[in-house]
Amino acid sequence: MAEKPHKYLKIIEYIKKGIDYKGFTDSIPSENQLAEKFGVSRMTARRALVELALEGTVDRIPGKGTFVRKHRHYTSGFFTVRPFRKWAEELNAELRTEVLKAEIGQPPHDVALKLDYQGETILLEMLNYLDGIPVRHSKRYLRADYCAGILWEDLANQSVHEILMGKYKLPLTRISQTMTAVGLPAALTDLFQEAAGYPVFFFQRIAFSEKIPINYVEYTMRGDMAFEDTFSPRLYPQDIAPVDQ
Amino acid sequence: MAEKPHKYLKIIEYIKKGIDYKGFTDSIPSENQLAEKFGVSRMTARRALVELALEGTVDRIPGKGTFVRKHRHYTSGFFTVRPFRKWAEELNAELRTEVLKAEIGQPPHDVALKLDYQGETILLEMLNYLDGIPVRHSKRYLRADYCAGILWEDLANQSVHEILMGKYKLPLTRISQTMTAVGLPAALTDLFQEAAGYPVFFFQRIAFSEKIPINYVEYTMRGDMAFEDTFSPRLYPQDIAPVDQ
DNA sequence: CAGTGGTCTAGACCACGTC
DNA sequence: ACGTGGTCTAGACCACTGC
Repeated sequence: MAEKPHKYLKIIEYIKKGIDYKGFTDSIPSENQLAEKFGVSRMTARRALVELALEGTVDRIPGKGTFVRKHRHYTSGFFTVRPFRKWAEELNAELRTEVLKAEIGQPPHDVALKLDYQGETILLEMLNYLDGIPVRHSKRYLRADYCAGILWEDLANQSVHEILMGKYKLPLTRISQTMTAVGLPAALTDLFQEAAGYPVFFFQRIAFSEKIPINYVEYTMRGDMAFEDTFSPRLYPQDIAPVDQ
Repeated sequence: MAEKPHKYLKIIEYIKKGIDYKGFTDSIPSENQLAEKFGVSRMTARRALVELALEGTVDRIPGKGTFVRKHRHYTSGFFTVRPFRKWAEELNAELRTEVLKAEIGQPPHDVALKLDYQGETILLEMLNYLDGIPVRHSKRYLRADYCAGILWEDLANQSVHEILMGKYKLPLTRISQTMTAVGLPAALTDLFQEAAGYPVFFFQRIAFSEKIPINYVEYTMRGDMAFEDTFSPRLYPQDIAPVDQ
């Protein structure tokens, strides 16, 4: 009846306990040290460390070593935010995008702060419909010095993300965002055709390209548009990857 | 001047093009076939397929093969849902948990359906406070045949998750959940001390242990509790792919 | 320079699904 | 019986950071 758990799992378990019980507070044994300690090949020890890095438990730095992440992500779940177009496809819904504003000018103070930038910005305001129902409103500020030409693009039929990636070679390397639930503000009641106070999601997102904040967006989205996700806390064999392209 | 990109990246590129140009519409060459075609070892071909599976581009099924995913996960972001206790720690807030109900009985019909189970369930109703403010209400049904003893545990000071994992050896292997934004229902106005209609998050979550659904929870959480996340859309310890050109 | 992680090889055994 | 993916071995070379 002897269990025969995989060796790399035993190593992962060992390291996690070492972290929890403060055995390792910063550095973690190297691949070679683990391989010797557990009597396994280096590839197997490596596998354990790679999985821990994928989980976010650990950081690996070539030439230096493997280190405990201070801000562990004890994720007990997550919700993915997909590009609107892909979402519409999954729901088999007809997507329409209306461009309400597309202009250049000085951004409000708070936006300038968030972008850490004093110059002019492109303001894009749009409304997305699914099957004729207004579902998401977005108000977006883009650094004009990077992509002013976006004003001449066909904004109704391509995502801003795609345009930035494709024509302006601005890959989004980091995203920082918050989400709250709020009541629909009075300014948007006409667009959504709902009463003020109707429950909606409110997102604020800053997107970075190579550490430079390029894009600040505020999304307001109907609260009855459910986010659904299924995932397994085991990562290697399958599932999930916060990747875009 | 010869470029020397990694071999597994070439294989990934090959497969992605095969998918885009409809060369592969369903099945993808096996590890052995790829290894031979590219003149690499099986481990290298495998690496390519594993990464594609991690990305969500492909599904791998032991004993069968590797297949193109129809439902590609074009993630443009995500929000993690952390255990409440960890969240409180990050916010440096004092956590208090009040147990409102802890009893055994027949579950409502819709819950029995979601758990795919006809027997008795444990009903746990709790309210979590952060710094004295009621922030999250939970109503949870657990299969009594797996963990009836949980009624005698100290529910106010341990998470249900921890108890299931620790004492009942029920690791949660999968989670399926939805999130919406709704107005606070009248039944909860007293607990939250807010008017009906106050914007809140509403979560419905089913947690599985080894493919058996054992836990159904409904969370209602104040909408002003922001979810924050920062992430970089690159996954495997290897940076940006030198996109086409 | 020795140590680290990143890639790669050419074998091996296993559990599983298909025929 | 055969092919598939999952795990594992005992070597190897490289690029990088530290001293």
